[in-house]
Amino acid sequence: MELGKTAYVVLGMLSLGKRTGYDIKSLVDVSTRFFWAASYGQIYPELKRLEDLRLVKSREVPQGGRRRVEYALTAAGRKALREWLLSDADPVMELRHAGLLRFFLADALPVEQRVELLRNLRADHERGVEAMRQIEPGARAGAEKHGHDHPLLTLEWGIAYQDFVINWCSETERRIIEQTASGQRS
Amino acid sequence: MELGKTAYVVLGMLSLGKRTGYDIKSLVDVSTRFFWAASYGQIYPELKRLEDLRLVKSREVPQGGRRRVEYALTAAGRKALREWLLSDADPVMELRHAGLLRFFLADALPVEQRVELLRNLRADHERGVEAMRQIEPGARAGAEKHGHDHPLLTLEWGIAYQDFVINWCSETERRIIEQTASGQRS
DNA sequence: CTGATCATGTAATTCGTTACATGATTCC
DNA sequence: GGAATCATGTAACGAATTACATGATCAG
Repeated sequence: MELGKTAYVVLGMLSLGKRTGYDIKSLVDVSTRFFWAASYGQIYPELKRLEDLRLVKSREVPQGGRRRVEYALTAAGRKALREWLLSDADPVMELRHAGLLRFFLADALPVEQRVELLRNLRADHERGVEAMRQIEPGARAGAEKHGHDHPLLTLEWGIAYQDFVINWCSETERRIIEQTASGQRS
Repeated sequence: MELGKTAYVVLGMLSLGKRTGYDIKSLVDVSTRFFWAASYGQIYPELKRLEDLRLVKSREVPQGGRRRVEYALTAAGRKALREWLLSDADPVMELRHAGLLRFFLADALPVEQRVELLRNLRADHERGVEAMRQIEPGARAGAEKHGHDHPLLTLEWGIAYQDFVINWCSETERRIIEQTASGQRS
């Protein structure tokens, strides 16, 4: 793979019918953000790089006096996307979770505070699932109108993931409290 | 927060009794790696920075003719770690998952290939859970010998997470196939 | 008319990985 | 003797965020 993942995010969003850098960023923020983020600082330069590679082509389509650049996939771009989808390139699955890192290191704290950490962790994920549920109707509409099932399926993955962590927190809190009650540790 | 997360990884590993940069890296690789990685390129410079801040102190303890530097937390270091554990600093919970990104963008592919993507995804996580299960005995021993329960608890989180994804893949594969059988899409 | 949204971009900085360089010790 | 492991670091590079800068349009 010579193209970065961000390139495929951009290519992919264009394949879903998005047109401007702004559009792409907006869609990323309510979809792939949960498992692959991208900022303007990546998207705009990436669009130019992809155009140099002839994987996309741009067209200036001002809206009134406002500058506006629409992008579209070229045949080569569509091919590059398809090939990446089918390739078995490195399975990047990084998780960066400060809450878990905290919990990992929390042995030094007294039980009450360790339990508090778990409650905070659960609260974070409850906020997370709430945010995703708000997006859900939009994704469902997209699935029904344009036949794009996968954005909805991955959103459901996200919701199920948050639920998993929420349940794990509750469960673990219970275990820690029980263990303490039976007189094991501070 | 003025210290990066990596600083707390280092501080935390020292609090668990690790001593050299090499030790820290080895432990990271079988523990926090799954939700917070760190490389030599971060660890060694970080140790020096932390010493400048007087959060750790170093001592040269050669082993034979081999150079070796042991680090230990200072009182200030212990305090900084404890404060961070209890702070409600930004809840970083990023996920970077190339497999999910692929799946998100896979609407353009025919069903068989979309199902293949899911199978690959499941295989990745099966490898992941396998790697974690190999580490489990060590973590369990650490819990029993040193009273460090949290490394084991977070490892169990990891295993449960992998299982969650594996089950989701199976479930989703079934749904996609059923939907196709009932004649919805290609 | 004002605030939200649409729209495009750059520069500085931070963060992190990878590759390299070096060498001793330990286990088989 | 040779491979694996212990051990310490740096340099170059790449990836990504944040802040900044600018300005038009649209909805109320």
